[in-house]
Amino acid sequence: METQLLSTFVAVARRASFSAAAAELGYTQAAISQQIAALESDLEVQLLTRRPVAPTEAGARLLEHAESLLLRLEAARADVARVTRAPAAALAVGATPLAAVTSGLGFALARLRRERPRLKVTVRCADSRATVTAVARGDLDLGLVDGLTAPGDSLAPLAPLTALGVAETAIAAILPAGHPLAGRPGVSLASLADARWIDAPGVAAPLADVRRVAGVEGFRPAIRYDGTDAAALAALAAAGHGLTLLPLAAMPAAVAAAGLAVSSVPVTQPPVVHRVEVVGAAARPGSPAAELIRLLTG
Amino acid sequence: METQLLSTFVAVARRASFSAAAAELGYTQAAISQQIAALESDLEVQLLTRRPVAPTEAGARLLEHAESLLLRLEAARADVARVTRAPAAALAVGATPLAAVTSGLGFALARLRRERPRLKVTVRCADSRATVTAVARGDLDLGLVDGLTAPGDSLAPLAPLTALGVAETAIAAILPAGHPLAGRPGVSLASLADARWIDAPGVAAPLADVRRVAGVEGFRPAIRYDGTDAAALAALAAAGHGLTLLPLAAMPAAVAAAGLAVSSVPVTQPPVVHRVEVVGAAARPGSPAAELIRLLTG
DNA sequence: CCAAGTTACGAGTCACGTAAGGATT
DNA sequence: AATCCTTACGTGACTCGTAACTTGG
Repeated sequence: METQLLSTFVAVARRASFSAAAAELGYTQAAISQQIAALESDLEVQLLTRRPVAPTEAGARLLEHAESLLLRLEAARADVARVTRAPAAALAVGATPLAAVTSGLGFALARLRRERPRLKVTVRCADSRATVTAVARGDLDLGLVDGLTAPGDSLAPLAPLTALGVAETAIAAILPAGHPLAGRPGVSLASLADARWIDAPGVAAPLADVRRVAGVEGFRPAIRYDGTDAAALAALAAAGHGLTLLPLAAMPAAVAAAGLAVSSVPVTQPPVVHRVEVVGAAARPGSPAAELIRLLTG
Repeated sequence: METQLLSTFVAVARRASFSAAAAELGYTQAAISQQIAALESDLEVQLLTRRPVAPTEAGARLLEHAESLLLRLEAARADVARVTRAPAAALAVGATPLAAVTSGLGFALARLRRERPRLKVTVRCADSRATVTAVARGDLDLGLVDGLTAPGDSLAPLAPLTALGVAETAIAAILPAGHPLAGRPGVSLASLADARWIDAPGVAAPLADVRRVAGVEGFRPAIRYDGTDAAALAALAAAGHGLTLLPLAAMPAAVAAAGLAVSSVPVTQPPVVHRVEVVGAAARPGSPAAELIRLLTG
């Protein structure tokens, strides 16, 4: 099981296509086909169905491991590289859009720059996967990622990286102002399973995650929003294109931008929160990264 | 960075020899040399010093990642294999010698067999590394491993496997009956750094671990004991060959077997305990493995 | 001077690309 | 018919083993 094969397996599974993966990785389709065949013959199981291309039961198991394995491989390379490279007097932070808002990153960075005026700080906004990958590669010193969990539960643990909880806030369903549910004190997630939903993986939690925490099927996307802007998402919800979930802490800004035509109803069942975690490689005490972690969590 | 290369790197680092690793892996020395050279040129760092063969700073970093990476690779293979293979109505448990004694494994297994008389149980005794590897490979359903930590701390976390604390007991230094320290109510670990020690990696904690928890150098081996029997180790200590550390819970049996010619003094500084953890892949609720975990921890 | 790792070189294998073949929509 | 994956086959690169070379204790 060479890492090369695992890497193309992940690419194929993610794109659900041999040819798309080939284009992505710079191989021909035939090469991809051969690599998957080699992997399947090594493990003596079919890993992917063809037409449509989707992981089998065994493939799903492997995929879980492979993603974390490849992440750790990146981390190993970065860790080794850190030995030779001198520690830069700069701090690179990544964050998902909602994590940046609800973690108080802005305030923490302001205080950090007051304490260390000469420190160069760069912030990069991206989705959770890209942020974690960048941290693992060493491109970022720290990343703030978010997701939906039960209160107190951590997000899916990330093998080589340390993760610390930064904030947990209640979530709310965003509705048009005239919606029947508007004004209710709370709502159960399961009761919204059959509503029309906005699929907004760049901002809100992926609908698959919503299904997982709700424990029921449903939450079918009626429309997809590919941006990273919570206000734009709220505007779509206000216009009645579908529902979405946002942390209450992110609401004021989004509501204001949408012209107050929306209403938010806290989700009360099951107990679910929007959680933000800071992930990073082991940071030396006193380093800018360690300092920022202290400011974020303390 | 292919897994093949990482695997030979780990073998070379562990044996501290290219030729020994070659013999172990069934290659020629030249091939090993080429593989290490390829890895070093890929990462653009020297990973090993030659004569003597030892990890450099960068190599040590890579080694940490590589061992856990290869373990996880085994786990991935086992996980995929589990999908096809029908779940066996048997339970395979591994344990280190001291873990088996101090965890109450015998009692837990007795109760389990009373609850499920038809269940086939096999127990395998080996060192921590072998036990963890076997669990990762799926050869064992559960493993009991032990080590020295601060109270409440877990042992070094193992990426893909879940670990749960089972028992923590105080440790004691084992001395000949007439030793000046015999009869003292307690002793600090650091004060024993310059004594003669028995290196017994098959039973007691490796001396490197003792150094780590004591926080000082020393603890040089005067004699090596390669067996896995605590009583034999206690007998060596009684005969004055050197000191060793054993959990207090394992003492009665060992002392009785050695004919009472030994004395044990609890280690009081720093706060250190002998901790036993049960490790396993995710077990379905109601499975024999889950049941045994409940009996061990509950 | 011997043990142990490196380098050179030839041979076999392996993985890729091209191209043709089949299956599914 | 078009798309997409698979199979066949030739070529090039890679990796291994043999053997000569080098270096350090």
